[in-house]
Amino acid sequence: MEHQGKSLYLQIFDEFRERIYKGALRPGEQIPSERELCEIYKVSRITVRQAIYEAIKEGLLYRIQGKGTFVGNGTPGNSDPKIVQGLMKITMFSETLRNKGLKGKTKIIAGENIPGSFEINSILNLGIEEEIMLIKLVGFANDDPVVLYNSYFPLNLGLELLRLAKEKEKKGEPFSSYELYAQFGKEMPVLVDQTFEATAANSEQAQRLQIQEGCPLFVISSVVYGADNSPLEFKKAFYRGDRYKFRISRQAPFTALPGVVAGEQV
Amino acid sequence: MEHQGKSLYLQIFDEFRERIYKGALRPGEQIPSERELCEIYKVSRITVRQAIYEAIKEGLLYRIQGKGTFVGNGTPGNSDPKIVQGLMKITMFSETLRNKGLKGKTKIIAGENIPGSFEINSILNLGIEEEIMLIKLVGFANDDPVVLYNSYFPLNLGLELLRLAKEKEKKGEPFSSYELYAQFGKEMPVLVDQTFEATAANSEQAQRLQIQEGCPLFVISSVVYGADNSPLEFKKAFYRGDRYKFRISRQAPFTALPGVVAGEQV
DNA sequence: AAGTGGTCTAGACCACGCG
DNA sequence: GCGTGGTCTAGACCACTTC
Repeated sequence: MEHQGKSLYLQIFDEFRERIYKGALRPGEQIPSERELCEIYKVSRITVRQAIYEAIKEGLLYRIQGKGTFVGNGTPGNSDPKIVQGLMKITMFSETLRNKGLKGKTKIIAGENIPGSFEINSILNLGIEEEIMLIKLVGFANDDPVVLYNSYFPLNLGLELLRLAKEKEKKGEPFSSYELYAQFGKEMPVLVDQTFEATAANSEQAQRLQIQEGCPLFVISSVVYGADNSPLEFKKAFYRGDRYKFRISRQAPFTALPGVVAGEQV
Repeated sequence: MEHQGKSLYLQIFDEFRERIYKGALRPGEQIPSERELCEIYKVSRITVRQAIYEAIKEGLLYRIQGKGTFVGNGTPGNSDPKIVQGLMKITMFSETLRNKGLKGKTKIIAGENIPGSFEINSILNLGIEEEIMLIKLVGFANDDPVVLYNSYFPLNLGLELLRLAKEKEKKGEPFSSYELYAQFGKEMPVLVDQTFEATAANSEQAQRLQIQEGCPLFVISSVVYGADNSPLEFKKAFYRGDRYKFRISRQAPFTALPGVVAGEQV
């Protein structure tokens, strides 16, 4: 393997992914053993294992002790009418859509100071008196609204990000908050806590997403933390239940708590 | 570290988890560096790293290059009115409930041969003519129904698992399919593909879960694969949207595709 | 017995954050 | 410059599966 400025194990991982997506390796097929891969790529075993672990994280491979490593059933069917988003890695909204052959767009529908609430100020670790910034976005797939974001920020950070978001919007580029953080430069997210749940659309959500009130929404609530464990953002993303779903692939034995036989939901 | 029949890195991981759950280590607090942990536990660095990676997978820790390793914000608040289930590892239904101080129960409401359908037989890799086994379960939390499972099996496997499930039910033990597979012994799951989405309850689901028709449900569809990549089970789990939610914690930089700046949903 | 993945050692150098 | 995590080497032994 030559240098490309990229780590060896990621280069090997990229090759796995490429072959699997191209169909050169088919689901269920066994790949060479770790020792064989060491020889093929002229690297040590731990490096090969790191590449394999990356692939397992994305559901591309799975392994069985004593038997071997196999190609997973991990290529999402493109015939699926819903937009499928992987859960193990964070994917850009626009990238997810592009894989489906759809065109993404992001529209800012609000950006304003609002008085704090107990719930949100607690999460953002702010005094109850402090104002916060609320940014509302709608994500479109081929001009259909599919997701509504309500993001709450501490005032200063929110103002900066809103400014950057407006620039992006003016250029017609779909954007993600991670890109905005990267451009802002000062505060970078290091940790995100997310919860997933199903709720019914209220009247505002229904109007924004052009669905009936009461229709099911897939809700992802995120708390984004910065380097010093300070909360940067609290966000709720409301996905149209009829258009969006999320995907995850996992390896048995589903490592469980000590002494507990794992299971459930399997 | 002494032997307990358990691998060193899991022993170290267990200690991390215990300390964090007990509150001896608080969110945001820095833990000793890898080299220090090597000395403390008298193990090599790679072993310490393996323990840390396990903890990161569960959202207990996060790390920042050049700075250190820190305790995550990973302890789910017990004040949350909804049942919170972690997504990174498979957890037993009864265990999730026990953490909330609730009592779990599983009830078999149907177990019957049905004619195959195109969708399900394709997934199970069966001929379109073949009959399949449908097992329906309801999971209760303190006598409230919170989840409905519809599981489809190839006929032979389904019959065996149903027999085992009925034994468990007779003893009043809540059970998970993973335990049933383990008892059956012949076929063990090695890979699970899951999708998550939000739908509205139909009349049967509403009746089983004692909610109104049209209420939001959180749906997890799973395809369980055995050792030879053969599908063992197709299952849909319908969770009451008002009672259940799921949680995941992730580390930046949210490793993305090559050349793509990661983001979205952050 | 042979081959697989699982765990583990004792080193090494690099990239990054901070003072 | 120093400490942190990130990557990597060249070995070793164990546990499990298959023959």
